[in-house]
Amino acid sequence: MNVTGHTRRPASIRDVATAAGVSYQTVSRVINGHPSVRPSTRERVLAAIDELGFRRNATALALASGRSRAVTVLTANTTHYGYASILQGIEEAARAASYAVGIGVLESAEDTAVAAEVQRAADAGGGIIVIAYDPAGVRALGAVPAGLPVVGVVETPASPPGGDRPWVWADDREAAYQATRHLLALGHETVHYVAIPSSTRRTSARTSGWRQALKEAGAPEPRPAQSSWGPAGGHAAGLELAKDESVTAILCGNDDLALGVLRALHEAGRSVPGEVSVAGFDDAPHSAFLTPSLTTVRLDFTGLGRAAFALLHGVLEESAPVAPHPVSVPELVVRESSGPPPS
Amino acid sequence: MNVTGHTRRPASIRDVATAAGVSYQTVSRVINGHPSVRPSTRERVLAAIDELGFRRNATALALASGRSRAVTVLTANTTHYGYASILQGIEEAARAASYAVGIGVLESAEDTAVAAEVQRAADAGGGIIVIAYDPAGVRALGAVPAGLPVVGVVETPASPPGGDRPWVWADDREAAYQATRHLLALGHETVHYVAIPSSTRRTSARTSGWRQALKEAGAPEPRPAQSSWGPAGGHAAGLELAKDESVTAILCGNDDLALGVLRALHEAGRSVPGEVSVAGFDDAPHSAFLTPSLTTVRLDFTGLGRAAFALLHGVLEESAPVAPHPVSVPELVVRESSGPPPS
DNA sequence: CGCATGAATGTGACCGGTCACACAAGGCGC
DNA sequence: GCGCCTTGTGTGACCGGTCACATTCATGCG
Repeated sequence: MNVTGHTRRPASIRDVATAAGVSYQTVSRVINGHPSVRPSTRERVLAAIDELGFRRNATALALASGRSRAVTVLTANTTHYGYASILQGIEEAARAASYAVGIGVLESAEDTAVAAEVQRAADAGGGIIVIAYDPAGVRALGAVPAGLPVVGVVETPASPPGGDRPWVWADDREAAYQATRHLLALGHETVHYVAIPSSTRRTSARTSGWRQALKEAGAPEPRPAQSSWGPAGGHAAGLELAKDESVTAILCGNDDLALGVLRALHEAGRSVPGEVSVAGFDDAPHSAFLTPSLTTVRLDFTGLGRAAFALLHGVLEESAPVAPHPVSVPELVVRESSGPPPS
Repeated sequence: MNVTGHTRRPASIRDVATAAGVSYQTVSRVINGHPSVRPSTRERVLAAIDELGFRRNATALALASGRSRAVTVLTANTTHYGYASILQGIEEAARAASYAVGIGVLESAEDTAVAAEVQRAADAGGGIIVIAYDPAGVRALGAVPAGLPVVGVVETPASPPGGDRPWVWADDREAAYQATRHLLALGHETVHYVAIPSSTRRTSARTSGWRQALKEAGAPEPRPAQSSWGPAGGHAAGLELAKDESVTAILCGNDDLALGVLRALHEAGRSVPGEVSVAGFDDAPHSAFLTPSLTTVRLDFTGLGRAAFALLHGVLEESAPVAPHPVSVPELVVRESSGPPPS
């Protein structure tokens, strides 16, 4: 252990080499586990490393070797539950693999701003993971220069993506399908949908899962209400829907939206689930404790983050385990906010 | 612009130098804005930079200069609203200053695990910001080796900290004081408190603000209920408190806790705010949309994050603006969950 | 008019690692 | 006993920047 408290320049491999009476290259061999080093030599070097408190300089390593053992996560937001959970999953897997995790927030979806952020991420050196659930993220994913190692966390693709696109996703189309079927099975004539902003111009995966379930059941398909990400958007959409007496079931693009809808229905004097059933999406931690508690579909965001990192890891390193996506399937969680329609 | 699509090795300053017909040092001068470069020369260099699509290699810069323009944020969690908002504030300020933001999650509060994370952060090179609201964070803050540039985001210190400790905080003691006074002013005999895990063995700042308000009002001081961070903890604490008929006002250490308490009171058949008033802490985005909507104290977490970065920036660079903490004061937000006690 | 001064530019070393290769010593086959 | 391969170790160049210093040339001043 280094007991000389002085904050001097940290020891380099040459310092260690001098202390151990070998060349710097031998030290390099020891710290990299190279086989042809005599055990006694290795011993001396390890002792010197310990004594000097040597730690390999990550910057120099990155410069010399080209490998930087770092990931930068690009995301439009860090506070939304889903995004934050994905980030946490990525960090967890990265930590296990001794990778550093950087973060870049896409504050605006404007092209030049997005391009600047992508550049910054590229400058950082390592791999890039883009959370592409929203326009900013999708744009960022598209703006990453070819050749850079990048993985996208995306919505369920409309069709199984060609080739081996470096994408991961939770099956949110299936999740929307399940939730919609649940509501229909309760006897509702149809299910209205309050949508999160779609990531592309085309229909989002969640929307299409909902649509598919309606179609299969022969239920009429109301126009989805385009909303925002937060409860305020859900509240606004909910006030609109509350005016329509025929609305008895509402599926929301996420739990925050559902919260806003619940509040709007409450303000409009419509009881849940007595008059209107509501279901959310994501199973955020607070959803179980709302009154009424929220029926929702649990998505494994943390696992999704881990899968994203694993995929990137495989791209960056030959030796990395190339596991298939171990993202668990969505799970419908039925709580108090859904029930049969009023008779 | 670089239009040759080939993904070859990016241009270095020597490539630019050759293209512009100058030495690499001159290129270095141009990109660093050194004054003594002839305008015509500067022009040629800039043209070459543009043509080759040159970008300064951050890794090499860090290695050669020692300055890495990077911050690592150590936090116990990325999904809780307060933590995530602080992170977002840090990132925002860091981005404005062209700093990279890294993140390390303190998954366990165990000493060796914390020490390992701190080491990783130190290895990253730049400054460190520790979110020290919980035992893991506090331990991490203490484990940072002397001499490293570090800023702690802490609870309000018990006494104005000696010297110029590199700490920032929102005035959460004042916030708790305000919330408690609000409840007392409504006529409640006393206010019960459901506490977040205290960051130290001693009493947390929020607890002491609450206690101070009670003392000033001459109200009896019930034993605070020690809880966790999430709604589940609040729920458990709330079920206990609901058994006690004399409880008419409950202050919660954060909004998630308050949510759990609201649910517990609902389950116990006690109306809010008719029989019991509840107040939270933080003003999370969903709190305004709960039913009943939650009275809470808004804390400027984003500003706190920005302040933390500004302070660190000042430590790392002479030239950085050394602004005083611009963290806004806590603001009481009165909503539906608080009212006069039952008569 | 000569020399000190400063602007504009170039050269070599260095940051702390890795990589490619050279080289010495020991074991083995022929 | 000679050559050859293997094992263990050292040397020099390099990654892409910065820094300290040297050099050149024009200018100002005594």
